[in-house]
Amino acid sequence: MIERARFAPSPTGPLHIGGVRTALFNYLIAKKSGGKFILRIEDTDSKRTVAGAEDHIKDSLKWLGLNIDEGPIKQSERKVLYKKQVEKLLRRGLAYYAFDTSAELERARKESNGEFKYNHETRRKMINSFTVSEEEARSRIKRNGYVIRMVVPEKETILVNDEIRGSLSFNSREIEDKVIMKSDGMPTYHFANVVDDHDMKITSVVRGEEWLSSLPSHVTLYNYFGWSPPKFYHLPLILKSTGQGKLSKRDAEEQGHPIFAVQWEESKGFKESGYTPEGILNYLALLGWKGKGDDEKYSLNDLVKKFDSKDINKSGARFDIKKAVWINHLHLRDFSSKKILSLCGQANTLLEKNYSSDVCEEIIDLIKERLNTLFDVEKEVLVFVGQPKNYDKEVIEKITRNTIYNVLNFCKLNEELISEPTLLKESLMSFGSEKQISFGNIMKTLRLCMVGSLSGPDLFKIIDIIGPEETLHRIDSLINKI
RNA sequence: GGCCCGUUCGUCUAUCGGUUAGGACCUCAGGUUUUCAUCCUGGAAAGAGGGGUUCGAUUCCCCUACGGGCUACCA
Repeated sequence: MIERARFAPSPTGPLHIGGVRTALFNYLIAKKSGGKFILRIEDTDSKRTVAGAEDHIKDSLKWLGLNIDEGPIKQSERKVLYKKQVEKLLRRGLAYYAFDTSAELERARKESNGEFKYNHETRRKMINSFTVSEEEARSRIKRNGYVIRMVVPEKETILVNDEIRGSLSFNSREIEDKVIMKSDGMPTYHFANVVDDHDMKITSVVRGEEWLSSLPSHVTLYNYFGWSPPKFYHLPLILKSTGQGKLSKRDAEEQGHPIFAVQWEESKGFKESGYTPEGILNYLALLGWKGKGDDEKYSLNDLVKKFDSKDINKSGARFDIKKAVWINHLHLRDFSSKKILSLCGQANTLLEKNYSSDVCEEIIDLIKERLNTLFDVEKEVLVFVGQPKNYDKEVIEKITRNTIYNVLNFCKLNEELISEPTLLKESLMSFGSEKQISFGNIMKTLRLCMVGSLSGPDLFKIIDIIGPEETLHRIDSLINKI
């Protein structure tokens, strides 16, 4: 079956990682079947619409490579459609006008200790087109102070199906006569959602688990219209890494990791924090889905191929930034050097100033396996573009100044060796045994001299790349400093 | 409170009645490496509790506990 799946966020704020995963799963279900991935903006609440949120959503999807095939379709531009459909329900007595003010509703809730439900029992006691005269209803409608509610059947078991959890049943007495049209003439989520999904010929509705409890209302609406409902997938929520509840911006900040795909206001996104779309998407897919076998590294294309909605998990999963970093590392490691260079403007500029493009790529090859995020590129590249800014004092003390001096001096005196790293290595070994200096200390000295600390890629490769002149320069610098 | 969903190592998960309960992240110990990282080997680490059903339950059913969601003229 060729699927049409939509990602339908509401532009009430930036797109966070939970939304990204919903988008991803929609994308996968659509693409797996060779179908369409559609974006719909659910902006039925003008009060809550946030400027820039829609762009943030689009920018995020673009960066992630979750390209939309249709849309965005905006609900705020489809009032005519909703009006037409609600009138059908009104005519058939499946929806009705309700005139209760919010104060009255609030009182009803308070008096019943929060138990109040607007349903087949209470609707007879409220102010609506069932309880007021036709004339009064007409005049109230004229004055515009009304909402439209859907009629929920009295005593029925409403059976719904969720592709992830199977068949679920609800007693209709538990379900409210939900407002489907607000007094401002806009539909509520529940109504617009059903009407649009049908109108847009959506075959799979993939959304967060928070919508599971309103599924019976939606299914009732489908039944009223005589439309066959799409398949529903209610994805488990992404939980905070420690403690209780779902992942929020605050938790992310506390744990020191991003929560948005791309930057929103002051808050840096995964993009700005050195993560790759491949890594993020891969990690998110794993948070709630598991492929056959032990594979954990997937590109978007791999996911499209391997994804099977039957393997979506039921329970919420904690967000684990360490694993996300690990997955990101897996992808970075396999990127081509060209790609890494193109992703790291700053590092690229630094390298280009000093080296030919071939050597630039060689350098990236050398550091590739050391990368967790793209930020690391800049850090690792520094060794090749300038001498150490400072030297690890502890290391100096450990090796002793005397040894350092001896080793460096030997190199200086044999400077012709520096252009031949393999020869340099050999003569340093014999020099070491002659002077009773361990080869370990010799290497530490040289590394300290070239890098400033005891880390980094292969020393002789560094020397080879930066060349004899720079090497000597660094030797002199350290000699002067101790 | 009510309704709905869920529950396997610290975390993400595999297991479709019979397994030494597997993998990955994390962590620890070794090894490789001139160092760090990578890589390799190994260790520690789990079926929420109680009842059933069954020759046999992590797996099926029930109860409890715990976690999550919903309970707006918000989505």
